[in-house]
Amino acid sequence: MTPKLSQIKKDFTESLSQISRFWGFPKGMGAIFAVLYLSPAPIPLDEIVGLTGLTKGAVSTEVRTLARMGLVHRSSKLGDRKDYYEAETDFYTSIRSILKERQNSEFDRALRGVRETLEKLDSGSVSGDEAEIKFLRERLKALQEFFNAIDSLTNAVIKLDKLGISNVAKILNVLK
Amino acid sequence: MTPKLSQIKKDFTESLSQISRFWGFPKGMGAIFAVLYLSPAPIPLDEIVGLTGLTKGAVSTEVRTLARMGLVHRSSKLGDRKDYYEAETDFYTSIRSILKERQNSEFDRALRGVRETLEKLDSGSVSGDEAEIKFLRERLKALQEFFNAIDSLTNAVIKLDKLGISNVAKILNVLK
DNA sequence: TACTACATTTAGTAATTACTAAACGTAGTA
DNA sequence: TACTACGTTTAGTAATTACTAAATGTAGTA
Repeated sequence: MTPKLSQIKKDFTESLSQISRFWGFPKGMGAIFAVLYLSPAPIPLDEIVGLTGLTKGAVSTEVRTLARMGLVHRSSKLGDRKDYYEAETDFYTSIRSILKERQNSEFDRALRGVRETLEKLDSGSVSGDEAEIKFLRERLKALQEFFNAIDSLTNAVIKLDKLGISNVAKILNVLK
Repeated sequence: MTPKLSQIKKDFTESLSQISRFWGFPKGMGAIFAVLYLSPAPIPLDEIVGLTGLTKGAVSTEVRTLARMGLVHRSSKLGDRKDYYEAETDFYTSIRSILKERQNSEFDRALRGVRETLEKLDSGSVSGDEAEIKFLRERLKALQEFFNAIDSLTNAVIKLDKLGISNVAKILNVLK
């Protein structure tokens, strides 16, 4: 039995929805990206609505966050008031912008929290058992070093392109 | 005004809870890890309950997933039926096991979905417009290559240790 | 064997997040 | 100016996820 193209597309959209959810994004976001990715030409919002089954409101908001992440691009045609959307096809570009996006988020706020805690301990202004303070200082310091390592790794990855990523795996294997 | 140690600990726990949520884990998990990380000795489940304000049931299940991820370790003392928990302090070890954990998850299932879709297209068994099939094949292929790159990158990182991670950032900068 | 001190499971609730429907805003056209 | 064709916002609902309370299971001790 030969499967229909439309079924193939639906399967793919389903897969991307799951992947989206797995990474903590709404599954609708994955679906929207999928239909855009499978479209040879930019399509207007209403068509996304038709293809995904979501409402205009949902598509409107999620397509915006996709655009902010650099995963889709919005464009418009002269003499046509519709907005048209298309998927970014260079994933290495996308990854970079997603990482950037994440860097100035709640995550960073939390990291600053840890840093500030450590500063308080280091400043000696904290009252309490000396041995315990020493212990806490060591633990927090270790955690902070780890965060810093991740941070510089992230920054390095942000600068990578396709060639870079595929080489890194090889290099890491050599390192080991 | 000199802050109290207990306040410092609460702040830290709060920060880790947020970080936990940011990465798609329950905030309770972050809190549990935090109190274990700040404890100089392994502590029993009931004490975690007291320090986090969660119930026994919640701590029981979340501590188990933390253990599966390798972020905490369970131990028991002879002649004592309590289980004791302590935090893994080598984060590089933890990262490895988290990545491993994620590799055989829903995510992988979804990736297989994409692969299978592509195989169907390649096998020529799909009926539909030839030009469109060709287009879809190209797009899916590009996506799959990307996934493969990420996959081998992940595998490489799994093999890394502390030294490795801190070097990688430097190396990546040279690459660029 | 029954009791005690613990951990786990389960069934239900609270909180959060994704989404819908519909009102609203706006830019272009007549 | 009013109308039309679109996008956005908002207020509420559905679905999901995190959590609680309490029943159940279990290993060790008397």
